[in-house]
Amino acid sequence: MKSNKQTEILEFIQYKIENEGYSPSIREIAEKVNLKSTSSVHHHLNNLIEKGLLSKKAKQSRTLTSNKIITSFKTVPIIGEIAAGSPLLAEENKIGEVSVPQEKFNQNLFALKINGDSMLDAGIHDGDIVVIDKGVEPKNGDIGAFMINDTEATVKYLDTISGKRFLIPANKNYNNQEINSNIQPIGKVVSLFRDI
Amino acid sequence: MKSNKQTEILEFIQYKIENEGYSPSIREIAEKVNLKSTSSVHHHLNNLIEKGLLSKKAKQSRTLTSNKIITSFKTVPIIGEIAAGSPLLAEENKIGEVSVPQEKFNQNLFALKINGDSMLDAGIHDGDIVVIDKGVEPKNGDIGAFMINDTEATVKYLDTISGKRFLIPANKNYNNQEINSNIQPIGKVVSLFRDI
DNA sequence: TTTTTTCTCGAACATTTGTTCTAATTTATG
DNA sequence: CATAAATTAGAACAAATGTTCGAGAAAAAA
Repeated sequence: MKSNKQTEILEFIQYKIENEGYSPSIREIAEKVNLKSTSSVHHHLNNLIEKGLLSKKAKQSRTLTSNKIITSFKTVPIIGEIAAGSPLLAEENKIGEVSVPQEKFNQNLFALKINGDSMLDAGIHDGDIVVIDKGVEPKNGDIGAFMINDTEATVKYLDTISGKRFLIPANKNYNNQEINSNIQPIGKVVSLFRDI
Repeated sequence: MKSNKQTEILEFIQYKIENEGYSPSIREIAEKVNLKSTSSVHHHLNNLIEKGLLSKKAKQSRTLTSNKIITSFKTVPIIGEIAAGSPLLAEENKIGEVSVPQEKFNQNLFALKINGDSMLDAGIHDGDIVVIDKGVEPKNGDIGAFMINDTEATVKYLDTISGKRFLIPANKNYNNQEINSNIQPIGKVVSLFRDI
């Protein structure tokens, strides 16, 4: 069970990091939560670390990091044109970075800049940035990112029509495309950013 | 002028904070940028602080914070239903917060959660979060946020038709609305976020 | 109550770390 | 070239900080 003291400590650490920009020292924590001894704090910190709620570097000061709610951000690369034959996330394909709130997302994120209006009816415009989770396989009905012939990344709906799986644009001017061996799923689209 | 070493140092600090979650120590910086003495680093740090690019707490370890790119996020309130008669940004109308990259934006930002599909053809969906800059008056052709009767915030195109100014939805099922004294511009829509 | 576990305290210790001072070195400036 | 300014180095110091150990107090379990 997470004792009251430990909750207090955790919240103070998170508060401190968020507001001051750096972790408190053990003595600062002790004072804040009314513990007279640094070893008491030490004890609770080890406990919190065991539970996976905190991390720290041994013997180094102010290196506490919260594994949970911290409002920290993570930058994910934005991929533009894919150079023929190069791996999707190769440095040469990178055209920028976008920052996403870490709380919301897990690992395996990157972003694609939308090229064209094939997903217009899904509210995805030319130039929008979509964030893709490589760890999630797009299912029927999902919007996913797919690699075609290892040279083009595209964002489409995925669905099954009479037993066959298709990439389905959200725009009548474009045609469905049956999935074959040249089309590999990359991940699921989880978020969208637009500058207006 | 900002010397090369100082740029190196600043970037390392920012990198460290962003990736490890805490500031490097002076000796860590020294090693990274190939300086043999901690006092050399100290010298540069003071310089960077004078320039306003860094902050730190004196005599405390690992309390460097970057004033520039790192704290590059700013949380802006998300406004939901507007309680009748209450000011737009009143605490009671707030339903959450969204973080936006500070680099891109100036002050006066807040966010509205889109309610309904009146702007569907502009790719703005029900539930989307739009960020509004109160400091920018929406011009013809812009998408703006407007307050109606002090009780409702709405997002629409603004344009002039035969000399009269209208709020124009992006959806044929909705009608234009002529601007009168009950309609006040709030600001311009500058960005959009969506969870998919 | 007795026993066990958890929590707290105090003190001492070893590092880590920021700070300061002086001097050497390099780089700009006239 | 001569001079000044900026940069770097080295060493030493003081303070901050994490760690450890033993023992007592409090709370929970038996």
